[in-house]
Amino acid sequence: MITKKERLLTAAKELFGTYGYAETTFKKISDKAGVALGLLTHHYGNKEKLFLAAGLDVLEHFLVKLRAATANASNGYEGTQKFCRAYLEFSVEPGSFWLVLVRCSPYSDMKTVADRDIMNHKFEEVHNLLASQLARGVMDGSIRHLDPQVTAHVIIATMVGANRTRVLTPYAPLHLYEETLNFVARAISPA
Amino acid sequence: MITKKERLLTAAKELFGTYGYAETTFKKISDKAGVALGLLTHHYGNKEKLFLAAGLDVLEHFLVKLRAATANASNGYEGTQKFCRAYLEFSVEPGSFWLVLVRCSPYSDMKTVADRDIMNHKFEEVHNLLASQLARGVMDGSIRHLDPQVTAHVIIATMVGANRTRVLTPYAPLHLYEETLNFVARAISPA
Amino acid sequence: MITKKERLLTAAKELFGTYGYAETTFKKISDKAGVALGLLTHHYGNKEKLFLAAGLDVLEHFLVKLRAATANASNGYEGTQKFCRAYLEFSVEPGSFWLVLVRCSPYSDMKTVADRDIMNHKFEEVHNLLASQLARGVMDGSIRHLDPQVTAHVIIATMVGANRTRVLTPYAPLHLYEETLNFVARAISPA
Amino acid sequence: MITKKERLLTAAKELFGTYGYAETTFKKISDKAGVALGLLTHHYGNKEKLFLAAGLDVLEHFLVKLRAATANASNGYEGTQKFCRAYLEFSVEPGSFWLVLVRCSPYSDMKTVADRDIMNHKFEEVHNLLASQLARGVMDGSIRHLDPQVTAHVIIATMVGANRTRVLTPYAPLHLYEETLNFVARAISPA
DNA sequence: TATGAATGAGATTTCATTCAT
DNA sequence: AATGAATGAAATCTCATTCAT
Repeated sequence: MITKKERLLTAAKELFGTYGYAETTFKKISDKAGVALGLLTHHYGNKEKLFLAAGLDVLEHFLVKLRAATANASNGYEGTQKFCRAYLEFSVEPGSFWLVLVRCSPYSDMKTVADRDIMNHKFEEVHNLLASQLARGVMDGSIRHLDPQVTAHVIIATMVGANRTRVLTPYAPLHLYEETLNFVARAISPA
Repeated sequence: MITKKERLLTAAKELFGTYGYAETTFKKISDKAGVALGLLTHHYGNKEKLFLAAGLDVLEHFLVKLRAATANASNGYEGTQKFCRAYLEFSVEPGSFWLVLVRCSPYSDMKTVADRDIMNHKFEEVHNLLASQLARGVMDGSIRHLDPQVTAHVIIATMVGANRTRVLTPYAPLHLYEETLNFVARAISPA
Repeated sequence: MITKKERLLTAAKELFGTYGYAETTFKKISDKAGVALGLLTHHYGNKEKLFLAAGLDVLEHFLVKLRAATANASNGYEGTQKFCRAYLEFSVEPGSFWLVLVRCSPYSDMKTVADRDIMNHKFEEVHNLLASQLARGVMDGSIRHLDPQVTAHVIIATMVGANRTRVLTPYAPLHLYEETLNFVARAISPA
Repeated sequence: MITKKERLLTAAKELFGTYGYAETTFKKISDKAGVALGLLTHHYGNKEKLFLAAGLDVLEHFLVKLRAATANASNGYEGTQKFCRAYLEFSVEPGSFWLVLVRCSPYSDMKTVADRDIMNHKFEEVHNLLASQLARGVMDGSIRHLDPQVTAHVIIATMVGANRTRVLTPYAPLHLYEETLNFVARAISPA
């Protein structure tokens, strides 16, 4: 049996993703969820906390996917590639509610939300997952010599940008994601 | 003599950049500009149009800088590098009001603004500028064989991401921009 | 116990009737009703809808009165006379809030209101009530031979005009209503 | 050569007639007239005065028509009929800007306008014109014995109502005006 | 846990009117 | 006479949040 609290979160993910934070109101969420308006603050405290809960929920699933993708890589290079592929795939996966995370992530240009710390902290796991694959690759020789920490930031930056090009702008070319993966591959391949 | 219309635009650029769209109110803008409240709609129609005007104004200056940077490059590779360097430099230049553009650009996660078309269209110039340098590099052999259009998107995606990491997140590493330039250099260098 | 929603409607009827649509503000209504400002949109959506609700409420009472007046007429002529008398009486009845209906009716010169259809439709009942008495009178010989539909419009037009002369202009003569009834009587009496 | 002052009045008559007082703004008027905004207050003082000027202008033409129509009637009955016919004809005459007068007349449900006195006073001429024909008819025997003053009010009321049915409501029957004239004829014909 | 009426501060927008040029 | 930028009060409407039931 699906609880009303869960119904609220699902509705919130749909609406925050589709319409953004400002254009999503308590009324719209409770209407879509088919529950009373008051349950929102009752269960989630306030709008920002609900937004964060929605974002974290998506991030959780995102991390599960990233961990699974990198788990059985045979070397650092492959792990990095799998990480990137999983990142981009998740962003276009139906039902992943990716846009919520886009709007809630540390890379979002929204100002309103106060409690970014939790999100920032949790997002570091994404970074660490990639950085460890890079470090491994440098060690096992499948990746050229480079700073895993900074490079992880650069690669994630590329993911962030490619993803935004695809899901936010109207002019993403057809094979953007594939070329992005090739681009990263060339940049980290041994000299 | 500086007109009140210009004073409004300057105030808007400061405030939209600092506080974002939602948290910037008519009152704050007119107060900062030292101008009557009603002048905003008198000159700019409504809040969105002023936001767009502010964004376009920054974009205009951005394009001037990018054009200047790529103008005297001796080959495509150098042009590409100069483009990327100028992009990142402009984003941290004091007085460039870069954040307005971040929030108003096609890569922004804001939903409110209706008239994105104008911005999208103007932003294509940024893309074309880079794409032409890439095409040139492929021709003159300073860049490996690749699709200039798609690669331009990938590189700009990297710029977008690196820039967002720097100006929006709290965890940008010290040499992020330099490493980003190196990253791009490796990815486009001849095999 | 009288609800706040009802208090709002009552205040609205008083104020719309006295000051007209434009000069009646949310603040005046909520102040008079002793209720929070936001309750207006909460319960009625917007100002126009409240105006319409106020008008329909008066129309409802008006129809009750007209139906009662025509119910036990012994012939069509008498029914018509009773209809006209009830019409004019209601318009000067204390507490009938007649002016709201004057301003909201299809005969009003106001432009703002969008949802006139509902009002128009409901107002047809007034017309039908009179038309059926006229038809009856033609049949039973108490009224001269004439087209009940068109004549109903002419008689109601006379009511509308006489009423406006009385409640809107400063120069209504003392026995206007009585003479109006006589006027109508002469015009429909058998040749 | 048509002056800017006249251009303003014409634009005002069009807009007040079409959109009503509240929805007609200085900007719309000056735009339509193709003159500067400031000329409006310069020439007409304020919005109400312009509205009144527009209304009086239409009333002036209306009176000319009514006077001409009643001038050469051979008896009171004919004068009355011609008066009514001219009234109704003027209301549907293209270019008469009748709707302005509807909205500005003493029978209007608008509240805003303060300076009704002038309009009221001028409108009495309409009433007197009819009353004198009625008095004449009673004298010459072409009209039954009745009070010319009160009856003039009743007949004008009928004109007002029939006219509003035609130009404001959506359900005026085809031959409303003709039947209205017959209705009045029957009501005043000698017993 | 569940409901939705109630609150009121605050936001955007409108617009008649003024006034310097 | 002519212009249109400038003003700011006031209006409508939104909406997160509270709270009695």
